[in-house]
Amino acid sequence: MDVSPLAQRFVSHFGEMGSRWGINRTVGQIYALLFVSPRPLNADEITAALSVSRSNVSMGLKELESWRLVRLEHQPGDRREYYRAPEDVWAIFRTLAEERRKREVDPTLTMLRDALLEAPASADEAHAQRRMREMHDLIELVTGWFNDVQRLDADTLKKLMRMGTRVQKVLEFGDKVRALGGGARAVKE
Amino acid sequence: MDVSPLAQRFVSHFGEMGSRWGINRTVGQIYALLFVSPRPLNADEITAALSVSRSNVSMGLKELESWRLVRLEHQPGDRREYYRAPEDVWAIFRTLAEERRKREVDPTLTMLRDALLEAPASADEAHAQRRMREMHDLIELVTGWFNDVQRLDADTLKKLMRMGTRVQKVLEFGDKVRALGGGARAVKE
DNA sequence: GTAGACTTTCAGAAGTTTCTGAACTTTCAG
DNA sequence: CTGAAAGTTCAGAAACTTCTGAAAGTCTAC
Repeated sequence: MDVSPLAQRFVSHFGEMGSRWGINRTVGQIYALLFVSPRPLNADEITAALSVSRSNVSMGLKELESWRLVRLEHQPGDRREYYRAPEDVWAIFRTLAEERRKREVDPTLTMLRDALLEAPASADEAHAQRRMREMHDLIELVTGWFNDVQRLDADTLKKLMRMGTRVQKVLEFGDKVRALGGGARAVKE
Repeated sequence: MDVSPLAQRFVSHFGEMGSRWGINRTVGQIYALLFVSPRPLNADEITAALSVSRSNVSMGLKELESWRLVRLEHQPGDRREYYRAPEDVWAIFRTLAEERRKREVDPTLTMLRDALLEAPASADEAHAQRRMREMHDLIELVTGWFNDVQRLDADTLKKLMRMGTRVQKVLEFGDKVRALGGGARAVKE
């Protein structure tokens, strides 16, 4: 299994960044490899391309499956399992955001909500609760925005991409949608 | 140094979540403790509250300073250094988002831009480059939105908070601002 | 039903990160 | 100046994570 120099750099970078993103080196590399690969790969091809152990690849693929970042396929007349990264980068982003929210944000929101239900036992606890409420409300606001952005469909997204990135322009876009008689919705439910 | 049971749970939770967020247990706990504390704390108080070594606290505070998540203060007639977490949760969120972008996103954008400048040496490289461009464009779009959201000032934010969280409502908000003769800007530069 | 191709599991080795205690530096009151 | 209080650094211990090779498990074509 040979990997082109360009793909190799991409794969190495994902390996190195992995630890900063909370995934391990091998998992990052497997994902990067599948992402740029023009066809699905089986575990042995990945093993050869990355020079890591077969078992390590098996565990890495399991982890990527749990994140729903790879899809399993079968080729006719071959019973090995082939993996590919979904094509649609926007869908990938949504999956990633959703999984991270589940793992990194939701437990904290639950903890904060529980803590806010209790009657404060002292002035210090009352102060702590006020701070926790501020944090809680901000997290809810930001995750709410994220939820909404996630719901944008691919078409709307493409328009936004053509348009540039400024929020100001997103606001103008809201006008346009409404002017075209589309109601008040730029968000697809 | 005694910590109320409520604050204790908050502190423990931040310690446990720390690893998922890419900070270590002690750093998470120190930050949580300062966040709910009604007054700034010195390193010895933190050491006592968390039952960790003095040197660990010193290193943790250094790390929080590098993230710009704590502020150093002095009390008159006391030469110890007192730390506090900034009050404004929105400012905290911005700091955090900016630092994470610098560490977790910018290096990848740079790598992608470099890779996209090269002439593809094969059909597979051309495919890899197309994939990288999709990733690059999406990251630029999303970080661009983030940048803009970050620029919202505290007042605008409060209004948005009162208003709820739907993007749809943010779009309507764009109208309102303009109807009030404020030009096309809901974003403070 | 079984041989062999493919995949998973797992104990421990290797590698990495975190934490501590002791030594060191800095600061400032007297 | 001096010395005690405050803060930092760092080498190695402890804890944790990742990775491997060997063994076990599963599936399917014959």
